[in-house]
Amino acid sequence: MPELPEVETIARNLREGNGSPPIPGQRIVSFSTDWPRHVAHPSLHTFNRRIQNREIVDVKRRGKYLVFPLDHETLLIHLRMSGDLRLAPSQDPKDRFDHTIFSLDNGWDLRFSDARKFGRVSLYEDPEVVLGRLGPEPLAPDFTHDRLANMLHARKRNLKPLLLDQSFLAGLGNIYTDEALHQAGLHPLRRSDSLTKVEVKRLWRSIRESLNMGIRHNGASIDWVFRGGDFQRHFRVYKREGEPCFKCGTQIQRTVVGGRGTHFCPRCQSEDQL
DNA sequence: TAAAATGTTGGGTA
DNA sequence: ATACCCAACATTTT
Repeated sequence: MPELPEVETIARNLREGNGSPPIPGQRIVSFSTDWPRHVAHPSLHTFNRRIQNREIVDVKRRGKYLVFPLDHETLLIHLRMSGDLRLAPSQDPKDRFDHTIFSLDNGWDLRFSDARKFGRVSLYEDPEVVLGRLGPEPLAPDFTHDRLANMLHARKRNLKPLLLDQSFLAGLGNIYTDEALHQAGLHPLRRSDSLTKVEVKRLWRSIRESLNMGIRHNGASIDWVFRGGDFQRHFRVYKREGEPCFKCGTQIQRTVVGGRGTHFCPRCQSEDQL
């Protein structure tokens, strides 16, 4: 479920509280998991020992990571493909996907639900060890189109796989990449070093507008309807194979690029530009 | 029933 | 070093 807008939505809800108490200020009184591989670092034993009695000071996001600065060390959670984080009263029954649970001192649980079990939690004294490998934040003020131009021109890669590379740019996933490329009118296989200044600026604006639109709609993910996220009703190409492009009416095509399903309009994002 | 799925990583190849 | 491709991870949904 999670790309940047979904992770941002989760972080905001946890931080502000949304039908549940805000997380900052709460203390973790116990930790349990029925899927030990959720714990990526340090060892399960060490993680369990060090997480006890830590106060959660804040909830932030970096790329697709949820970042919880604690009174000592920092907890990182990555939702991968199917993860979700939500607060529930401790006495509420767990559902079958609630694999990892942080019990808080206010009677609530922070529950990591994860059907496919790809998600990871970790604890670092210096989270930059992990977060420092990420590319820039696409919504940060210092992410200018000039900077994007320099980044693109320094590489010779197809646009779609490059935009999905988290060490290039942090936060885009398969949905928002397809959406941004369509809005920019760029073919997914276009080489990064061939973009003109005008095209870079269009891509830059499209990336930011797609992500902001996702955040405005509280995320896109299909399974998120119950949480109010409804961006999936606004997809321009993703999951719309065979349906008409809203801009020109041509049928949206689906191909595979870099092993990922890729949706685009063969007219608005013509192969002629390759 | 087979195929695809919002992500990442590691291995092999060129 | 750069770039590409595929398998793996584990399970649900279409």
